[in-house]
Amino acid sequence: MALRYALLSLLTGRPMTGYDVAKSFATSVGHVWHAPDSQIYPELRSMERDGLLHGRVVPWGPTTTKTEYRVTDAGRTALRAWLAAPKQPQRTRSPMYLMAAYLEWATPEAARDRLEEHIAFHAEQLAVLRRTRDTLTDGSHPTLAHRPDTLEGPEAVHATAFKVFAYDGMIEAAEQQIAWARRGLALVDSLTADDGSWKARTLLP
Amino acid sequence: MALRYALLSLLTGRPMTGYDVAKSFATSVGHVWHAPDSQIYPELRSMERDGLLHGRVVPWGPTTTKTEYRVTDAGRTALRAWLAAPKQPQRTRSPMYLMAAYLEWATPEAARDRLEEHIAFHAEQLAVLRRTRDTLTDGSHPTLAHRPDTLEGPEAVHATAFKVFAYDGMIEAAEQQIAWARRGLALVDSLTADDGSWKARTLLP
DNA sequence: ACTGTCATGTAAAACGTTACATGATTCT
DNA sequence: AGAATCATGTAACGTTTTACATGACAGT
Repeated sequence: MALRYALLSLLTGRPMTGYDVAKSFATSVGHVWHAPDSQIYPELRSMERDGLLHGRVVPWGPTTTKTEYRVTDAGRTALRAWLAAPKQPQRTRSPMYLMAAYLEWATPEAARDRLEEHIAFHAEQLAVLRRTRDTLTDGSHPTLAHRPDTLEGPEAVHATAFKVFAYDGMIEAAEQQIAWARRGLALVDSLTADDGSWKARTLLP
Repeated sequence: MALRYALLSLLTGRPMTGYDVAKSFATSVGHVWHAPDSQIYPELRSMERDGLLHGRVVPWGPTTTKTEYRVTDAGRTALRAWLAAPKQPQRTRSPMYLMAAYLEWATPEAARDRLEEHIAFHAEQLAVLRRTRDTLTDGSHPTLAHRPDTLEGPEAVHATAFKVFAYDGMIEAAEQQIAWARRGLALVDSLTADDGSWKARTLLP
């Protein structure tokens, strides 16, 4: 369901072919709602069937065509309705917290590996998010920069402000995850320092 | 996949019937990995088929029976293997960040509603998490308190330490979400204060 | 001619949600 | 006798993942 609104949001910027959508998805909305290409093409079609998009067939090369999708009025209405509707919040479902809560079953080495993995992932995320956040504020963001309708005036200010807001939230969340996992490493150290009981336990059946 | 390990983790504490599992799930592992009862019963069966659990049929009342599941050695091995295996991290998929990034399409009122909803949800989560965290440290947690094998010694210390660690992470994350959403409310206020352009825009087709 | 980009998916499986469904037992 | 708890699911549907699959066009 949310994928649909992610695509709608992206296409409000400018009309695009499925390929364009799939590509720019990865460097924009994809940061908040991941989806592989194989999900995007079928969803665009289904959105066209539902009248949210209008697909115009454009010749591409001598023999082939491509489809350029544009958001319809119904599409814009649907996006607004989605934003106006109360959301039932998503319940937690985090493999990392699950692991963390039962790390006493892992060997100290495995526990450290999982925590370091977590740190590495979020550190990389953080780099991407910070870079993207900067392209938003300096106006060089590839997707936002192609929105002729919203480059000037309050619309542009608002659109950018909310994107920066969203990225800031994700950046903070990533920083928090890293800080938390570091404390986890310290905890593992403190539990292995004093005695060999942990290691010994993990060798039992 | 993770549901399986959530159940395994829970059942390492003590053998339980499906009903017991479903009930204590909600107040323990369910905080990190949500699952409805209707998913739990079938999964327990499938885990028994795979040899991770052993189900013992116990008479219950004069005519009926119940099944008590106990983790097998293979189950404990599977749990350890899961904790030792590298995890490919889950990509972001957050309706809230998606909405936040495109809030310029909502009316200011809708934007405020979504943000307040977010705050309310995480505030409630926070209360539950803090309460549960406290029952862990004072030893009154209903599920942990029933683990005869691990009530004393380093096992108990380790098991509790990691659970507290996991809850602390979730508590911080919830606090961060609330602080972030509050900044969002301030942003909405600042963007509506100066001119009427936002409101006007949302009335267009 | 070759390489990289553009273009577009399908098929099967796994996972998760929602709604529905039933009956025994124990406690008051 | 009635209420709350214990016990256990199924069926249908929707979403997401994974793996596979193909070919035209544009630039060097």
